[in-house]
Amino acid sequence: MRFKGLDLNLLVALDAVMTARNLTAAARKINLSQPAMSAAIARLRTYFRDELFTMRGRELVPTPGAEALAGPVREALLHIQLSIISRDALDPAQSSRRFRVILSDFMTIVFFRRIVDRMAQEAPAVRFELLPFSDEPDDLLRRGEVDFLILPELFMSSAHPKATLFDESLVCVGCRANKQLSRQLTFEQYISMGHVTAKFGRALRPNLEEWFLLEHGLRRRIEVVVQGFSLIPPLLLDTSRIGTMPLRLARHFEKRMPLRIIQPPLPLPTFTEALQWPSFHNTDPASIWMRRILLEEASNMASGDQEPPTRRRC
DNA sequence: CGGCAGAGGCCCAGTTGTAC
DNA sequence: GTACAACTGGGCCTCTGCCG
Repeated sequence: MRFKGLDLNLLVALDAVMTARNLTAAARKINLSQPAMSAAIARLRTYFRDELFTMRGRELVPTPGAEALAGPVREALLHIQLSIISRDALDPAQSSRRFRVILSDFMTIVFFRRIVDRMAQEAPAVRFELLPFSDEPDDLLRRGEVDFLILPELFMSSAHPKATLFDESLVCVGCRANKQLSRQLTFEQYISMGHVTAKFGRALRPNLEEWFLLEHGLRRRIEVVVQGFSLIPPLLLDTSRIGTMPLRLARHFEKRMPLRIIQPPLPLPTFTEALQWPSFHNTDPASIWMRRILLEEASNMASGDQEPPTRRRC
């Protein structure tokens, strides 16, 4: 059977070889023998009039033609999977769907914990993989390798659909024993005190507060850089350092550590946390369902709902 | 030694021809 | 128009040789 002269099964073979970069492994993955895979690639070579893969030593290297085909083929297969194979109505109680989500430690602690707790009640077989910031989140969405990005909206591209979750502001935190924090912090104190700051991803991208200071030509004394907001509080205890972090996270730690929250002496920007998903997930019942849950919980949080109570004793 | 590709044989889906 | 049998060809398999 052919579609416009092409056996569509060959696209499955192409996708498998592009992923595995090895004919034998790709064949095993899609339940073919190695010769059958070899023949499939030969038919693709004839159809596309391109070598597609060449041997460089022991390495199977895709040609530019194969690279150009890889993205559209992957998207087409994902679309078929979501709109044809998985089109049955979702049963949350039975679903064992795995969701891969990129989000910060801040959003994991303050927001996503609510989702995990709720899923334990409503969809106990659903699994999550929470991933750290990647330097190419758009590529991961485009390839369908992650289901959701949860980021400040201003860091999101317009290439995929998105929805806002809630607004958040930044505050300063320090050790409760730090006498300098017993009254409102002055701008001079803020600049002269030692800071603990969070940066993200392998490229250590600066956070919002850092952008704001850079934009206004302000320099402060950074003593420690950590990978994530949640590592700031332990580095403030019994020191005169301060840190800047999202208000909700600061409140979370204030209940668990001797910390003091103070207003920053400069107009740090507020930001909006948002949710983004691959456009081809628009009609995926599981994605639609999870989006509804995420937006509901965000709405509950925005309306002042406190941290969820611990539902299970440990 | 591991991995790719060709040879030969087999299987089965699709096509063709025929009977009703 | 439908059902069935015979035929055809594509694609898969195992086996094997070649190459890096």
